[in-house]
Amino acid sequence: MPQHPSQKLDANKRQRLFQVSGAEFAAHGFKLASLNRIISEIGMSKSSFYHYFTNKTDLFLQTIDQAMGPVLESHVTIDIDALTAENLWPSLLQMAGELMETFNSTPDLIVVTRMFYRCMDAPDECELVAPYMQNFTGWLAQIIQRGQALGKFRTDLPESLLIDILLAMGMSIDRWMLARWDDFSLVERMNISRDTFDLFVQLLTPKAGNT
Amino acid sequence: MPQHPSQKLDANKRQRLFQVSGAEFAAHGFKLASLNRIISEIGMSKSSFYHYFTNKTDLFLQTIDQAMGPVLESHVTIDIDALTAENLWPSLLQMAGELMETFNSTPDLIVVTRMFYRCMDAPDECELVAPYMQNFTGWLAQIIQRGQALGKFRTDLPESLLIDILLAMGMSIDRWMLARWDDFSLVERMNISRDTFDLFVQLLTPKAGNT
DNA sequence: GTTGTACTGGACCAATCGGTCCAATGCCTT
DNA sequence: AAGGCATTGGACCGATTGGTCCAGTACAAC
Repeated sequence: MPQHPSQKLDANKRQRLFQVSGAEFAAHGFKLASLNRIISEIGMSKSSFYHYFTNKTDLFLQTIDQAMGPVLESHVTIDIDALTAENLWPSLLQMAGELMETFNSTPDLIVVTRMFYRCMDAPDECELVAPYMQNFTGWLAQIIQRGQALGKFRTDLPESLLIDILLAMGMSIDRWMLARWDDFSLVERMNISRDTFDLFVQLLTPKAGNT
Repeated sequence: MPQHPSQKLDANKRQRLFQVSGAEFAAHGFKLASLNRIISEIGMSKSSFYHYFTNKTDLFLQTIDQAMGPVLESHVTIDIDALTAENLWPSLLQMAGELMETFNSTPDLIVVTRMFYRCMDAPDECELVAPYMQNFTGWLAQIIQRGQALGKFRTDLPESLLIDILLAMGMSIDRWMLARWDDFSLVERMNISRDTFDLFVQLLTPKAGNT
């Protein structure tokens, strides 16, 4: 498979570029992010940039890929068919912990995630991240169906509504966390992660009265 | 108090302007919203526009004010100090119903609300809506504190996080509901409304194990 | 009819945007 | 030394942005 032209860039310069572009995209969204600002900040000329990237979109996608690589392999490992009523919640809890560790060890991810959320509710820009997003919601639907089949998840709400609420809750928690990331120690982050995980348990567990 | 110059506009044209500008701002955010697009869509010339508005920001704020007027009077009527452990949830339930009615009867509000959420995470734009937002979240915080003082709301999560989650949940439910409005009968709507209100009860009620 | 005021059409402005193009580098190979 | 190729600086492009300016028009008051 042919590697991206930007691989030829000096490693340091490449890393710096993605760092700056990630920050710019996260701060302003895709359209309002200024390519001129990015390249001038790292002292790169227009022609140099367009030697390594085909356009602004290319840079955006490369910025995502470069940071998302590690995480895509780590958390998809969960085997949905192997989930049982006993190990469902423990498995999800463990996965959440691993996800948190991944975020802790690769700070680029935080910036990219901010970027992601930023672009998601912008109709003009969401098509750029839509494929990633659909991938995730599809996976989430599978988990929900499995949990319902095992009798551990509520079934009184429409699935699409449940997904929307879960996403909204997760996103708001993530955003809250991301905005205060540097204010917290590792331990505090883990505590909050545990407390908020309980929120999902609470939301998904069927009410006692129902079947 | 001196009224805004735009009051002199023909009533129909004024309403149409705010309608179009609201949609534009909601769809693209403040900065990416195109003033040229707005005025050309309603067939207004630049000079005419600037005769009634000082600039783009002025139009934005007027668009908000025009739509927010009705709601500001309706739901603030609740008397926080009069809330007791017994009437807390019933009062909130009633208020939620009233709020829903207000939203349903003034569709402009939905657009403006989308505009709000859109601008909230955009560092470049949030200062425009920050005052309104703080007003609302401040009110919400009062309710939360009252509920906590009465022992009816959980106290184990940071207040700002709790507010963010409540807002996110409310928004996602609202959007889900509105997108499928015509698919549901009146009974189904009431059922969903009740079920989703339960979600808030569930989220806010302290866990049995804690104090 | 003349004057004053409210309003409008449209040319125009500087700034910024993403993107193109080409001549000039530097460097490696022969 | 010479040729070839990767890389670069920077002028330039068309489009779009929010905003300005002014000449003119419509209309009411006198």
